[in-house]
Amino acid sequence: MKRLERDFFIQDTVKLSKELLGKLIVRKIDTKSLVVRITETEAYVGAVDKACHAYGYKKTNRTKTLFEIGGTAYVYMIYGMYCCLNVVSEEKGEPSAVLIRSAEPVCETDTMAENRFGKKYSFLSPYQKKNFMNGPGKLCKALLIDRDLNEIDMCSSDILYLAEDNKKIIKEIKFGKRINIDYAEEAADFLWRFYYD
DNA sequence: CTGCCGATTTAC
DNA sequence: TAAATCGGCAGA
Repeated sequence: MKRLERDFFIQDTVKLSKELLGKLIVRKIDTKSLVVRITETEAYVGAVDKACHAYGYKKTNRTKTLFEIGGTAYVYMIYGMYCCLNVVSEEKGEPSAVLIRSAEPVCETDTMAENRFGKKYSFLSPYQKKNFMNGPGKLCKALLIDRDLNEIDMCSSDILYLAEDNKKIIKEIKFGKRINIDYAEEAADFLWRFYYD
């Protein structure tokens, strides 16, 4: 499994959002490697995007991670109870990132099911399987990703990184408006959400 | 220090 | 359709 290197992340954020589709997230816990395939992403660009936490280069204790070099993990808590995983993009000083909105399990599926529902995958209801990792909060819960992993460098970390998937072929990338950012005025209409079936 | 609000999920 | 739940942020 070939790890994604620095130069892959130092590029235009919207372009990176599309290229991250089909890539693998590797999360090592103890001796286990949880692996999932990215199926949905969203781009957030601080320079021009009112939906981005670092809009207008706003730098606070939370958003400082977005200013890091591409390949850094940006993990933040939302609604007081869920975490979201982002991949920081572009050069250091340019606050932008790609939100990982959903994924599909590749291996260690039982471990992820335990993390989410406290039972093995085969015991889940059809509804639970269908909606297993189709949301940023669900994804983080299944992979045990919390704010302790914020600011980790995924180009050098052994517990959280991204990798190539040579088998996966995506026929068609679909796109649309980003989810739950109605407050972001004109940016709410940016077509910066990408996914495939 | 106070008060509001959110890149969500789940249950009713 | 609404509750859960709390850190981040702005304004006083």
